[in-house]
Amino acid sequence: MNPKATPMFETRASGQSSLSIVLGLIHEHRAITRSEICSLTGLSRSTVAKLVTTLVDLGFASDTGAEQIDRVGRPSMGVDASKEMLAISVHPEVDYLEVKAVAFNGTIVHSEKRLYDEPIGAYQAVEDMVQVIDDLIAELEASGTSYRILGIGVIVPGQINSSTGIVRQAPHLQWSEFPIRDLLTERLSMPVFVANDASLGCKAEMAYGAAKGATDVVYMHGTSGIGGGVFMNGTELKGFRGYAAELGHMRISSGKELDYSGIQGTLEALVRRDDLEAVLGLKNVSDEDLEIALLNNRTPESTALARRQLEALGIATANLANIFNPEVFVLAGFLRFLYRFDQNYFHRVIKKHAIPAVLEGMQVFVNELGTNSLAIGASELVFQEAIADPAKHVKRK
Amino acid sequence: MNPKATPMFETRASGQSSLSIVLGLIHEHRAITRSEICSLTGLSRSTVAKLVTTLVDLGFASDTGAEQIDRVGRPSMGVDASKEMLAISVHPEVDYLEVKAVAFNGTIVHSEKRLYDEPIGAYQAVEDMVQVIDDLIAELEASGTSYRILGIGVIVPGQINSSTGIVRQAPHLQWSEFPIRDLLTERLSMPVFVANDASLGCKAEMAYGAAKGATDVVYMHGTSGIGGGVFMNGTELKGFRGYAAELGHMRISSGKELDYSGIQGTLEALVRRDDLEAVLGLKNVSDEDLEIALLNNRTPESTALARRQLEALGIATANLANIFNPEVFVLAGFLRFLYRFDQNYFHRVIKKHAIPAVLEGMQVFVNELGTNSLAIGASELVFQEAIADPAKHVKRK
DNA sequence: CCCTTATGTTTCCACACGAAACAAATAGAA
DNA sequence: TTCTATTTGTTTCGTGTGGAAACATAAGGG
Repeated sequence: MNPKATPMFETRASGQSSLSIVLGLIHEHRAITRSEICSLTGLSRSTVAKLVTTLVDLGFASDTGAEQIDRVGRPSMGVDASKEMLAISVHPEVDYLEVKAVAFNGTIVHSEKRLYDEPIGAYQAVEDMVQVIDDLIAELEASGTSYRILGIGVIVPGQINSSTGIVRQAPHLQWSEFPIRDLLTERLSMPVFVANDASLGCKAEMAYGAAKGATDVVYMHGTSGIGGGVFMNGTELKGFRGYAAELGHMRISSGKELDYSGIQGTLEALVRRDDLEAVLGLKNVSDEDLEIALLNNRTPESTALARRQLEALGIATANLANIFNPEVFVLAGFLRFLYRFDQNYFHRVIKKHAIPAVLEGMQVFVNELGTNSLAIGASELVFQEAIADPAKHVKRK
Repeated sequence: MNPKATPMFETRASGQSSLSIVLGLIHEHRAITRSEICSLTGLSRSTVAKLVTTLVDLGFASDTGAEQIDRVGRPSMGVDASKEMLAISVHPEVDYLEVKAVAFNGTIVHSEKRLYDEPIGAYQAVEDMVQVIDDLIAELEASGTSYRILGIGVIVPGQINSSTGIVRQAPHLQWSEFPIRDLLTERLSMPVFVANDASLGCKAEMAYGAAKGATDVVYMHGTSGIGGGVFMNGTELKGFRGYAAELGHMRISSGKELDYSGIQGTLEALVRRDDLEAVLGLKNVSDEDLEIALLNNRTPESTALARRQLEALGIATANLANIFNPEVFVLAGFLRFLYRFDQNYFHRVIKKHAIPAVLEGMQVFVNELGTNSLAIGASELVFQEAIADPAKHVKRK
């Protein structure tokens, strides 16, 4: 029909090239031998040799000597993921801005936190990000180490349209309709990726944490509200415009409690961190302190509240189990210790509300990754892009 | 590590081969010209020529003469999808068994329905399927036409583990833990695929019906219970064991109404076809008759009930919108006319319970495909497999 | 010091796809 | 009619990706 129609498919490098697959393995394992690559990918030794050579030339990996192992046969040569290729994670929050530099081999090579007394506007936040990153670059230059920054990953506590890079709504930051990706790209002239915090937490837990190896994962993160991340069959659930996985707004009760968006009977309206604080006589405490208080000072009131919240969380989990049939369910943030408060009760609630088939083999875990979880998720955003097309990126700085 | 580990990736024909892509286009368009294939895929004319030739050799397509069009330039040659490559759909229901033969170009070349007075056991159903299919093959042989059966697609009203081909639970048929795929494969020595009815309805509506062209679709089908199908980013949501998208069991109310699985406050417990029949003084009527009665004989009681059901359906839809952010929402079965009873009210309920962002651009449709919808979905199961690896299938009978 | 085993290395080959040149088939203009 | 511009089919040749096979190398064990 239309002679100049845009092709619907990628045909040239159809699907993942072998180069991408091998680079992905190197990134995932941090250190791996050539022969492991052969057996994991099914590629021939000759092909692996060529691919590894080009990846070393591109600077993504470095050849190491032969591995020392007690086995018959010629020892296989090792390959290490580069510690000079970097991704920078940027995390604006209500009272701080955190910037970290993550190497391709997963190590955190730099970390910086700027605290704020009062909420900062979106444009000012961008200014601060640029300044912190420029300082970081200057520092790297000065240190004399060879490095290359592949891109920026921004962690936003709110709804993101990941394809346009616009922050739709970040209630706690009080940002809305803010085109953060384009602004940062322009100021920094680097690839910038933006994603929701829960989505990145889920990505990190799947890569290196509680959900390692799983492909079908539902993740719920309780901070003030409840955010969610869902990966099905290894790929993220994004939906039409990228707003999928708003799990906190799921309605599970006909009650009249309102959540932060003014919607009735939702999970977020029934499971509230500040209610837990209140029943324990606390206010604005850290997760660590709240956890200790909740688990150690059990009063009849706190137990009743925690039970009510656990029931709501259990119903939501059962719903999500019916809908997604996940392999792993990860609870993070304050849901982590709400779950630990009485996990047997939680499992009983799930069993009551889910159809038995979907619970077979389903596992519930709390998050394993600590403070660097989001930064690692954000770095994955950058690295996965580089892995998808390794040749696009230049040799080195 | 393990020297004989199975490769994690397909490297040889990594991703979709161009042959698959072209074959998919031919199947989707039924008739297409070589030059359209070029512009849709971005492949070169020389490559397309080669690919089409091999597909014609394999019997999937046939060359037609030049197209008659009023345009400058040499007219492009047409390619037709084969009408001799067949998929057979098999649909066991409570009171009938329906078998259809669908050609690769989408035409229904054969259709047969066997009625039952009383529910038939699972093993007897398999016997009947085999018999009907054997008769069909005999008939095809006798008619002297050249044909080739690529496989069988079984439509099951219940939970399926699509990877093992076991019917987990089909409450209306009263089947459970029934390995229908293996039994049929053994008896018929053909590839057999099994899927849930709602999933197939969704697949068909996406390919040729209300959701054509959409990639993020949620489909709800109301028969006695409520079944669901979800496609995100063009691929079906299956979950870990294949039981995902059990949308009817989503809990949306704290009420005590029980659904068919004995779970409280679920969508299926609140939106019931038999309640609609009862309020209209009907029993066991067809969808057509129930639709006419509901829409034309509006009484205060029927209006109140329909409103209550529409509210529940609207809340469920809003939940699903928050979770999936779909592009298209398709309502089928009795939900189709429940929606039509008062679609403005339905949309008001959705607006009340969903966050605004996810409703942007979301469209609600009723199913467009009629009686052949499930058969076409089942044929897609077979055809997509053949499209993924065209070379695996022999030339012809 | 062989033998076995597992790996790296090199050479050559198969396959998929594209670019370019040429041939063929149309509409419209001269 | 004849010529030109345009679009598509066809053929030839080149390129890039990956594999098979033969050979070289580095271990452990008798």
